[in-house]
Amino acid sequence: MFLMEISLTAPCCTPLQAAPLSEADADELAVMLKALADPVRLRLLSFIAATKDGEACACDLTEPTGRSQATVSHHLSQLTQVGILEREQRGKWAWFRLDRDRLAGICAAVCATSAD
Amino acid sequence: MFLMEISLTAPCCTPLQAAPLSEADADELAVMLKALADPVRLRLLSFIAATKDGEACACDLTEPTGRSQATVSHHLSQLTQVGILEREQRGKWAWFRLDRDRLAGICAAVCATSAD
DNA sequence: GAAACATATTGACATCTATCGATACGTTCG
DNA sequence: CGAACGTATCGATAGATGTCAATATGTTTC
Repeated sequence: MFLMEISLTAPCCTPLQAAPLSEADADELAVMLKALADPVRLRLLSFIAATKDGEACACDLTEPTGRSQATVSHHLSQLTQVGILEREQRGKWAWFRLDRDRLAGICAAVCATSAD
Repeated sequence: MFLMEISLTAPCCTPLQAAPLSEADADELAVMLKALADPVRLRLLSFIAATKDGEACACDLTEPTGRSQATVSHHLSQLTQVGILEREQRGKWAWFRLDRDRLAGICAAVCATSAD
């Protein structure tokens, strides 16, 4: 056991363990988790997180995943759409960084109990 | 911001944000997240978590989800297979309860950073 | 404006997944 | 043992998803 600081300033979803989820809340949380639930997308997030400045250019993300440029672009788009990644255009390059608050919000929705 | 206690005694997966995930680690974590990433399964977990004793009989889980008995059984089986639910047979009834440590382990894998 | 380059979109395809009806399995109780 | 009942499995099907080659879009530079 240890103490871990989690930002809940912007919880993305209704907590799973606080009370029975409505269908709408369950749909919303499932969309977030679906975006996370793919090995290639997890590795993309991991690669970006491990970066010196916490951001990475799309041009550097194709090779490490071993997928085509089209596939990587598709995955980055999915993560961006649900707000887990933030996209910034710099010249002809697309840069991505994690929204850690959004990630923490998803975790909080899964783990937070009614005791909180 | 607030402080939240999380058990990491049994981390289920390699942390996403600590270092670049290997393909195997990404596959493993994706399996866990895929199990979570479905509205019906989230509602099942939520329903069980909201229960007085933290457990529920399969017989009480069909109606609230609006799915067939076969479908609910399939979802419960998936959650049990990855260790998010624990199954116990009592007479002819099957009882389920959350493994909160397992859930916390998944959250930790998603949110824990290299700073931890 | 044209060429070069980075990224996104399209179209196609194979695979996976949620779902259900039907049926099999396992337990309890006459 | 046999009937009743709860749960799991099977077979089938519709829809979602990951993938890539090809092409389109958008930006920079000459």
